[in-house]
Amino acid sequence: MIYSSELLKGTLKTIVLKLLADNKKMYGYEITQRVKDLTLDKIQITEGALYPTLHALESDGLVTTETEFIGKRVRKYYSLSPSGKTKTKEKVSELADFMETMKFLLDIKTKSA
Amino acid sequence: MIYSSELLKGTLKTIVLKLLADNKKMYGYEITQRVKDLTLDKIQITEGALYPTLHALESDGLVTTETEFIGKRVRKYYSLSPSGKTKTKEKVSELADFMETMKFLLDIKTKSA
DNA sequence: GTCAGATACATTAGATTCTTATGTATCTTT
DNA sequence: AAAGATACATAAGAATCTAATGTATCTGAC
Repeated sequence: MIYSSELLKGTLKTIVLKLLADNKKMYGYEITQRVKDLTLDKIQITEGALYPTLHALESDGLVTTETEFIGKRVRKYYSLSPSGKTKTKEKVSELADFMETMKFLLDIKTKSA
Repeated sequence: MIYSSELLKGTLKTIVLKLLADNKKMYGYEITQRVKDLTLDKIQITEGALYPTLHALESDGLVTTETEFIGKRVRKYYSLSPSGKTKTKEKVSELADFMETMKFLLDIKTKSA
């Protein structure tokens, strides 16, 4: 099962930031595969969504980039800047809060951890 | 604190359906106020988002409407159709599943109920 | 009695954020 | 040699929201 696409809206930026916070540096394609793996194919990030998001994070100063060559092929690594680290905490905690509110609204019972 | 607006995207339809499932019939303005109350002002549904959503639910056959007059003022009540009830269960459970996945992805610890 | 604020509907322009399609090029495996 | 994976990117269009605007009625305070 893949979630209906509108659910992902608004969460992509937060997912990317969190992955970068946990992994120091990652490149675009790697991010798509990591999310696919971690979510057992339930969340598939498309390239048309990811690359513009990464570029936006960069132009907002939240990430920095370094280019590497693997053979003749370019690979562009992204890392969090200091402001990106701060922003990540904000976004993750906002999303956590939002999900608590939604759970209450929708009367969803949490699986006991 | 009000959540950044992109978070609500994709969840509005589910919220509306769930409220109708719990309350038999509600009118638009009432829905905005109920959500505001239930979420302690954290989620504010704007009318520009709500009314088109309600109209879409209606044209999809998920809700039916009845108009009442309160004095001279119109009030339009919405109720779930049978297919709307089915759809509500689907959407709520999809959102619950999605939130579990996101919690795992973002490594968010659940508040112990 | 009048005026502000709440109630109640609705639409529209514009912003944001995605999907789908397309393009380019390289590497790997059969 | 060809298919599929790796790796970047952009662009048209869809979907879904915000903010603004419009209309009209009701209520409570002064």
